[in-house]
Amino acid sequence: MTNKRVRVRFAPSPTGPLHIGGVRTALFNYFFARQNGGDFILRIEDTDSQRFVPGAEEYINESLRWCGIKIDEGVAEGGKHAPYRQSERRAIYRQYADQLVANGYAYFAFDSAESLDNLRKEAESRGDAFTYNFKIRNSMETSLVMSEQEVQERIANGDQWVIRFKMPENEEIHMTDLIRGEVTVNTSTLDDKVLFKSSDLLPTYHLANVTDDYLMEITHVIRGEEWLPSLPLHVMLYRAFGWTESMPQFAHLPLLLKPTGNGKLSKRDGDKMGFPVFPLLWKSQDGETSRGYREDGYFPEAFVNLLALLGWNPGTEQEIFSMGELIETFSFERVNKAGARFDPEKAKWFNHQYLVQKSDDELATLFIDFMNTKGIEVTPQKALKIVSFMKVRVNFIHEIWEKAQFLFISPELYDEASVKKFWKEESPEIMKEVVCVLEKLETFNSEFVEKSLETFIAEKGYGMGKVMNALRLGLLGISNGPGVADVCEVIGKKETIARIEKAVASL
RNA sequence: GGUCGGUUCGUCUAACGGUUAGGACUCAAGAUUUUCAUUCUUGCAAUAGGGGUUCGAUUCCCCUACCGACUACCA
Repeated sequence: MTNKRVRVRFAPSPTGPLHIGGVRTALFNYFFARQNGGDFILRIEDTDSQRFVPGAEEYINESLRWCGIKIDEGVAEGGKHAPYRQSERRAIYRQYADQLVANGYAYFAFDSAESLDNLRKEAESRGDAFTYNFKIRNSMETSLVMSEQEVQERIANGDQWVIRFKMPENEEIHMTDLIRGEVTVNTSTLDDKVLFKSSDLLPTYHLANVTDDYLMEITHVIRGEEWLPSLPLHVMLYRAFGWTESMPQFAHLPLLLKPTGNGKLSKRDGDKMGFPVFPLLWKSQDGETSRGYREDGYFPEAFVNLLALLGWNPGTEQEIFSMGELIETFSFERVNKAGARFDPEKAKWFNHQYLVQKSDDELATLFIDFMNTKGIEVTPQKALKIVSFMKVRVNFIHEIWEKAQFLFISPELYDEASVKKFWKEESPEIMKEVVCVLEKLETFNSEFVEKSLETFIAEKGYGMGKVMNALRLGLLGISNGPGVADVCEVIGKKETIARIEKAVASL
C-alpha cells in the first residue's frame, strides 16, 4: 500500500435529481475517506451539454448536506484543484487528448453520425454488433489513413471530428477491484471509444474522468458497478498517459435493485410502489414532482443507516449505526458483490428505530413543528404526553397526527362494529357513573384517572373491559388507540366529560 | 447477440471446507394487556441445477440455467 493521503471523489452528473443509489455511493466514499483521515471531493461531471438540468447541482449539494456528508473540496468549497466543475475545465482536456494523438494512442475520426448509424444498422440486420475497433478503423475516415495535411485541412474546414482511443488488439488487461478481486479482459472485445468531440469541444466521461482523477490526486475510485465494463479503457488511458504509478485503486459497488421484478431501481419504481427513490423532494421543470425521504419524514441518520446496510454489513448482528460507527466499521472486504434489492418495509423499520431512540423532548419539538405546518397549535406539555405514548406505534412523526387525530378532533361518528361489540345496554348508566368519578378529580392526569377508574370498577364489581372499551369508544369513536387514561389527560377534564356525555346522548 | 459481473429464507444478510445453515425485516401463532400498540415466546421460510476436487462442500473448480451491468460524439 502507498502512504499517500487518501483522496476520494463523488462525481455525479447534474442530469437530474441524485437517486438513492448515488447517495449510497457518496456515503461509501465518505466512510472510506473519513476512516483514513482523507479528503472527500465533489466533482460535477457536466460534460454532456445536452443533458444538463438546472437545479440538479444544487440538489446534489443539498442532499449530501442533509445526509451529514462534509465536502472537503468542491464547487462551493473550493480547493487546490479548482475548478471542480468539468465544464469549466475544458481547456485542460484538449491538451491531454492531443497528447494521446501525438503519441499514437488516439486518432482523429471524421465519420458522420449518419454513416456510423448506417453501419450500426447494417451490422444489426446481419445479426452482428457494430464495433468501432481494430478490425474496421482503417476503413473509416480517420487520421490513421490520411496525411497530416489532409487532417489539418479538414479540421480547418470546420469538419466535425472526434478523437478516438486506439484500443490495441488482443492484449489481456489484468485489473484489481477492491470488491471483486482480479478481473481480466481482452482488448479485442473493446472498442475505440470517443474521448473528445468537436461538437462542443468537451471530452467524454472517460477522458475527463481519468485526467481529473489524476490531476486531483484521487487514490481510490469508488463508484457503481455500471462502470466496471469501462475499467479496462480507464486502465489503458492511465498507461497511455504514463500515469500507472499514480493510478487509483478501484472499487465497484453492487447496484440497488427494484423491490420486486427485474432490473435496477429506477425513478418510476418510487411512484409506482409508494416509496421515494430520491433523498429530497424534486420538482422537474415540466412540473412533475418526485417524493423524497426528507419530506416523507425520514430522519437523515436513519436514511444513512439504511443505505449503508444495502450491500455492506459489519459481520456482526448490529444493524443500527451512527455515522461515526459507519466510518469506523466500513470496509471493502465486507461489501457484497451481488446487487441488493431495496426493501421499503425495512426502510420504515430503520426510521422507527431512530424515532423510538429519540428523547420525548426532541420528539415533542418535532411534533409541534409538524402540527404548526397543519395550522394546529399544541402546547409543549400536551405534545410531550402524546409523543410519549404514540412513539412506539408509529414510524414517522407525521404518523402521530394521522393516527391520533381524535385527540384534537371530537368524534362525529362512532364505529359501527365497535359499537355493536362494546356499547351494551348498561353502558349509558355506567358512563354516567364514570362522569361522576372523573368530575371529582382535582388533578386530571393519566395516573389519577387510571387509579380512580380502577377503584371505581373494583368497587362496583364491573369488568375492566366492559367499562374501558365502552369508554374508549365514547371518547374516540373507535375501539382501538392509546390507553384511555392517556387520552383523558391529553384532551382534558372538560372535553373528556363532554365527549362521554355526547356519546351517552347519541348512542 | 457479445463482453464483464453476480446467484444462501419473499427481502437484507451471516457462516471465508466440518454449524441442528445464524440474525434482521415481513407474515403467522401464543403469552401479557381495558382496546391497539409495545414487550416476551414460538413458528413459517434458503444454499439455482448438474458434474467434479475432498474423508467432508453454502464455501474451491467446470458446465448449464437464471439475474444484472455495459455494448452512444450519455454519464
